[in-house]
Amino acid sequence: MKVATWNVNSLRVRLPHLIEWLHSEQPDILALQETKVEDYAFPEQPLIDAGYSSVYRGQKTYNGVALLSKSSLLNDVVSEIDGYSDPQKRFIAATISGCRIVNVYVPNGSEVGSEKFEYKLNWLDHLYSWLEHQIELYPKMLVLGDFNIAPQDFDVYDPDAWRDKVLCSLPERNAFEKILALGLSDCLREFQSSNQVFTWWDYRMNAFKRNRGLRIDHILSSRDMFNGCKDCRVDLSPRSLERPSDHAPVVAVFG
DNA sequence: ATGGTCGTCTAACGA
Repeated sequence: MKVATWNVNSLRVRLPHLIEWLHSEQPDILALQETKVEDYAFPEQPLIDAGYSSVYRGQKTYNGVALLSKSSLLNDVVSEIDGYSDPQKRFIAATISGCRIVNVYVPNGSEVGSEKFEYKLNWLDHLYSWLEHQIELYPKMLVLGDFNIAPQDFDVYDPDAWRDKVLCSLPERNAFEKILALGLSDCLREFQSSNQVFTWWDYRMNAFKRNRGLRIDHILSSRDMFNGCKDCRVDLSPRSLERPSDHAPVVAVFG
């Protein structure tokens, strides 16, 4: 089973890239973030034509998440973290082939100390509490998406320049570590432990060409799943296309 | 150098 996550930064703009990538990569499951499309306008038919069924929760202009599945059914879909009503569409979970798949688009946080930063930490707190319960119900679980957190200095092209900045600050890293401590493995880190790999590069200053990136998109796996994890990598190819997303897809293969 | 580029809409805002 091949599982992937990709922040596409507008599904409308990126649909040709996505369809092309689905054809070449053939993931069984794909988690999308920043679809930026309301549910009535979600491009369900082109994805069906590409061989994928989907569930999605979107809004105008901002955010929006979706889960795509090849052949297998998406069951027990939830789009809210229990007990936390968030008007922003950043969360969708479903059970696919007996595995609980949790797709998250964690708030960016804007700037350390800002109101948006507090919202981010609060959001992560609610996610943690929900996962704590959920992992007991579903031993086979993946939590994947755009976490907007670079867990360690090694995940940043210039750690000193980013020290204590948003995406890299201690409160964010602590929140990430706390989630890992539920018994989740950071698949990309485990399989690329000696390679510095990034998943996001700012559009500005030729950051991609100069590989000035951060590793902020993650696939976290419960122990039961991780035992069967065969590989995890970043696919840089879509980031090199014309009008790319600022994020590259992360792909994990499970036995 | 405190900017820069996208996507949303067509003025700023968010990332």
